[in-house]
Amino acid sequence: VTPVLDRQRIAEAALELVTAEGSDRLTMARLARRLGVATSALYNHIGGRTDLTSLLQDAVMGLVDVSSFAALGRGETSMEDALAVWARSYREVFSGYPSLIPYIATMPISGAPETRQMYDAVAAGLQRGGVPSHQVVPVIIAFESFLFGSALDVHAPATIFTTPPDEAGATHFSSAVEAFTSSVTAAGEQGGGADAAAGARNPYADAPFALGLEALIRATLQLVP
Amino acid sequence: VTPVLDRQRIAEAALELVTAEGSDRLTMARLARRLGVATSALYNHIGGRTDLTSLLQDAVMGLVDVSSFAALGRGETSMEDALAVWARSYREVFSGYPSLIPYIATMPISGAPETRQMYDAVAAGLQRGGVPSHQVVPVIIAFESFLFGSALDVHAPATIFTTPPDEAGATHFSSAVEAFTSSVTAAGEQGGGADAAAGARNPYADAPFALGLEALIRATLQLVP
DNA sequence: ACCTGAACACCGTTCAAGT
DNA sequence: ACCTGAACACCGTTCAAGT
Repeated sequence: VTPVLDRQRIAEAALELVTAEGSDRLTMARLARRLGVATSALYNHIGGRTDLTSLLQDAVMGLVDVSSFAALGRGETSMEDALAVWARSYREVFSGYPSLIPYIATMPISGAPETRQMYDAVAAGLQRGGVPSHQVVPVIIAFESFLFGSALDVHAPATIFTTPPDEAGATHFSSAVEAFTSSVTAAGEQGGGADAAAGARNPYADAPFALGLEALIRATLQLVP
Repeated sequence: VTPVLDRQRIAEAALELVTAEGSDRLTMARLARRLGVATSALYNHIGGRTDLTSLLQDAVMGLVDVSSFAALGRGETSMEDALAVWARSYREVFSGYPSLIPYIATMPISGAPETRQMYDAVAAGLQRGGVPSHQVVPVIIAFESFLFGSALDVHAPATIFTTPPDEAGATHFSSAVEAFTSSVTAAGEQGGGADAAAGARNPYADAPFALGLEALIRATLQLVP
């Protein structure tokens, strides 16, 4: 008689399920089972799969660390450091939910409080840093585009680069791959310790991310007069 | 008696279907119908949906314009211009196939001749431009990450920004949005002509793309000693 | 108001049966 | 070798029926 279902509980269960079993196993039936309820009961509270995705998206966005911009507001850090902390957290969070990314990049902000809150924190930080107001949104979108792609790249298999070199017609790329991978393993070995390597995380994703992030931060700094 | 099906024909039909009806309507059943064949017949030539996606991905990658790197090889253009032409083409092509992007970013290159060919052209160009060999792959991946995200952003609805301002707690972002959108429409109007506006293309995606592309190109140029 | 259970139109994939 | 047709285990969504 007392209702057990509401949007809040559904969003929580969806986040749990997708965290535990992976983003592609989020299904109406599985979600309902986890909530101990019939599948059709979900439709009393959410509009459908799209609505569920947008609910989940906002929940995930709430995990992104924007505290560095508050610190910037208090004069405790620089804009470049604030951007770097935020961007790394953003990539880290969404690399855990790759299948959400196409939806996020294409979904309106209205009705997503956590998302709106994040954008506001970043916008405040850029404004305080001296970025001209008409450039604030383009900077955010440019960062986001890069961060989405980088989050996807975290899940790229390392075997992308360990292809057999006997395939013809890719001599320049092959030699570039070899130069890159050997530089990565060299840098990795210098720690000397045993390899933890829990998840199947692509070890070749970090250098490209650092390079692109640096590029975007420098460009942003050059926008302030 | 003469077989009508092979991987080549299937790839062509998939590209046609996805171009005509959108990337999310690519389905085994629909593809089979278009080929005038039973659904199960497809499994004689392709391994399944994943295999089909990788076939399609390579076909789409073949549409990307890498001719600028050949021109660079002939000394007819600069590395920055070659990168810009390639990047714009890349975004343009994949903005037509947004649902492919998560797969592309996460799929091995081996067995994808067009893809391998594109990487080789870009790698050759970067090497010729003087980028240190161990940096070539990171540069390519950083560009790609940004290009994937930018291609997704092209399909973001313009209504992302036209949200009602009565929602509380986003004052910085709201004012930034207003400054940006008014600067875009001002720049757009100065052409004066009638608006062609065929597809539902997001008009606010171009400025962020230009900004990020410029940032990445400058960073790449700074890598050459 | 909220939930159940049955139904519908779809998925991808497998497999015996034909030729 | 290659295709058909039926079958299977799933999707998301709708809707009458219950309480």
